[in-house]
Amino acid sequence: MTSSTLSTTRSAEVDLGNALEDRGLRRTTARTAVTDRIEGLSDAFTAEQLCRDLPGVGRATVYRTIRHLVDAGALCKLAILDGAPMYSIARIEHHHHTVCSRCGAVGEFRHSTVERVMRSLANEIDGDIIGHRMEIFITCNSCLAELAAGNSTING
Amino acid sequence: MTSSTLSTTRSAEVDLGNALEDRGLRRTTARTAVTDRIEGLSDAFTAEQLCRDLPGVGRATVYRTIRHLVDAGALCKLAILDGAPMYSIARIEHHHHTVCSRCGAVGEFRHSTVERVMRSLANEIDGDIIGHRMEIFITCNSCLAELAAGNSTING
DNA sequence: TACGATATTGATACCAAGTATCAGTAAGTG
DNA sequence: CACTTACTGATACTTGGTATCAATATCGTA
Repeated sequence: MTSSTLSTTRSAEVDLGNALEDRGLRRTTARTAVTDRIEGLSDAFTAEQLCRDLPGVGRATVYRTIRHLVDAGALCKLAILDGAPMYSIARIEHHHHTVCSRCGAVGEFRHSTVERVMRSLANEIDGDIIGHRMEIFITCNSCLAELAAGNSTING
Repeated sequence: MTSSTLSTTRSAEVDLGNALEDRGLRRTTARTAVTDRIEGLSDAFTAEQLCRDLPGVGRATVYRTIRHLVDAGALCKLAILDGAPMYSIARIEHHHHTVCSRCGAVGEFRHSTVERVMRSLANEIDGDIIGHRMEIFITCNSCLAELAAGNSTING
């Protein structure tokens, strides 16, 4: 880890319950169960995963709560090419994601050059830029370590 | 249009049928119907769209053919946050996409600075970079024109 | 603390996107 | 032309997600 712009650490400063309340939504037991669970996760997750983890909360409610959190900007929704979208707590204002192609771990990073490039692209793009998204596909360090340690386990 | 790196033009040089044959797949009437249709489209499309356009070809075959074309590198698959993935003919070697948030039109562009940024990011990212994806969300010129012309139609 | 308007819940049914199956058919080969 | 093999497409299924709506929980207020 060489970077100061990289963040894969979980933070305690996030309060998803507040994010919902700030939008005028009630703090119910179901919603609290969902937000607590999400805050307890260190990695990005899918909606179905959350439903499985919270059998006491209805599917509809899980999906609704996630949508509210995304609308509130507290979660970011990550389009995955094959499979359901993943969600991660938005800890950094404007950022991009790293996605490990082996284990699926998602990290966030911010890089000012990317934003500079975006501004320079404005001249070349045929229309008004209103946003952008960038994902970097990686093999994360722990996967690299696993691969180096015992390739034999891959076939097992 | 100010850019030489921008490409939204359709090209006749693409032969999707060949792309399939190169992979050892037979040139059947169903596959030809699919590839002909795709080559006739100027914009990105969804699999379901293609199914609707080709009622004579079975859904399964449409999906299978698309998958083959993606595997062959002849189509790129674009993850869309809300909705089915879109596909566009890969006319430019390595490129990124612009997606109009109003009409959904997809364009391709290439920008060397983006690639340079990617290389510089290698030091900061916690793992081995194996790829990246970038999408720029825009309001395209024709939508801007429409908006400027008659805002009244928005409520209509 | 009880009341009541209102937001929320979750079972259910539904929809959309995509895949597995498999008997029947078309392609290519000798 | 016969034969092997790839391909097709109807069907049924799976998965991810949403609409409905009666029952229930929340929370400001009296």
